[in-house]
Amino acid sequence: MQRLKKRNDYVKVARGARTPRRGFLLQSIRRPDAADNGAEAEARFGFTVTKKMGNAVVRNRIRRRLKEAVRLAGAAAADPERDFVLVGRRPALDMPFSDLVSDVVGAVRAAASVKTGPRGGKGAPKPAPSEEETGP
RNA sequence: CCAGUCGGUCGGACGACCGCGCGGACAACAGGCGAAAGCCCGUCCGGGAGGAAAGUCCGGGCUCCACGGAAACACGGUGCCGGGUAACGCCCGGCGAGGGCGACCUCAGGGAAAGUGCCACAGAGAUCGAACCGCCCCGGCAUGCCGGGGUAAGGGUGAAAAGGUGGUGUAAGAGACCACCGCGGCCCCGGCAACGGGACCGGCAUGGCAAACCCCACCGGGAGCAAGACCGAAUAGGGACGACGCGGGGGCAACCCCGGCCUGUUUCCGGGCCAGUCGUCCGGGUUGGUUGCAUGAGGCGUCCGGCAACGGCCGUCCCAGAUGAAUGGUCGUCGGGCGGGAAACCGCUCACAGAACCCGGCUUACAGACCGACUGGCCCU
RNA sequence: GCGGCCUUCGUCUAUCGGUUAGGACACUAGCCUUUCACGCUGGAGAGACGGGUUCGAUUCCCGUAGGCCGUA
Repeated sequence: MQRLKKRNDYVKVARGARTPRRGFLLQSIRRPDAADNGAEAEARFGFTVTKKMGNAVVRNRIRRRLKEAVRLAGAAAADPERDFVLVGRRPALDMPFSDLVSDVVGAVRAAASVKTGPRGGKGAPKPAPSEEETGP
């Protein structure tokens, strides 16, 4: 698993598509240079756990569980031409690990299906506009 | 057995599968990079968070900078005595004060007759120290007041009221006098000292606050491993030395007057930097990488010295080194706690908390378990 | 890593060691108004936490918690 190590990379990914799940928020973006060296490309992952989540022990545990879930399942399912950042959330600390793994797989696959790179956040079209207010 | 005090140790155990980073070894074959050395990949082995790793409140090592020197000033810190230590605001032992029946605990614990300041309210009076209610004497009279004087025992106020208690004494009283206690001075004895004990003298004006200013004694240069050193694409042009020469004002000129900034402040003597041109020489160092970076005031054990902190001899061991940051994830068995149940068993749950240059302390957080010493009760022999 | 500051009603703030901890906005009750707003009168409401010094602490000292700023 390739890691993201530069602040610059994290900032770029943060502008990309967002996929919320129970234990984490997944951000992803297609690498601009991905097309060049296509065959050798590999998905890269970064992890963010903020201080609001808890003390150092809690933050370490969240990050390590997310990392392990990506290593076991997420990396294989990921689009190799994309960068991913998982922002840890509190439930990742003690939710069942199998659920966390399936969430990671699902989120990574869902991110790959998002077409546009930059901020497709509310891309899903609104459900039918119900009950238009009719004036008197 | 119950209640309590002090000191210390540990802080889940075992196993399976899949991983991470570090160190070491690797015969051959296979793969990638390279001209090569070699590196990557791979296989095996070893070890991989703490008692607080935390807070960053002190003290050091190490590294760089300033390293002129002196004096005074300023600033900050510490504060009974002795010892331990590399050092400390830490530790040990002792002393004093306070608390507890006791084991034991707590204390920023120098100086208030060097000076300045403050002591609200209440109270007559709050520190060059007094008389409100009282008590007593004298005088006046219509026996209860008025005037004068003496006094500080009692009352009242207050956190604190001119040593305290008892007696002698007196009109009433008072260190006025006496005994004991307290205070001060001086001497003797014990102790390295803080201090303790005793004798004599003084009848004894001389409250508290210095975590108020302050005085005294002692200590303190600044920054911090993102320190510092090395290797180094692209890009931009830097530094050192030498020569000419150089800041501001006036003047045609010779020349005259005045310098500015930095080195904690001031003073003295110093030092450095204050336009440019030319020449010679050296390169400089951003992303990144290597190093610093783990053998150290080191851990464990026997013995010796010391009441102890600690020190010494000898033996033995090598015990994390990341850098968007490894030390993990999942599962099983056992263990601990809580709840339910007659039981088998079932359910929930696992303290505080994560190294970042290293070390000595302090402080704070912490489920539970164990060991030792001691104190006060009760019972039995 | 280093070094500096702050914490007082719901909010913003004041305070020489002695107060009933003051003010403004907000809240609330009443008055005014046909009603609302404005205005007037009144009321409730605070020293982050734990120790110490002192007769007495929001103030002085120590520790803890939280927050902010500077610097590399």
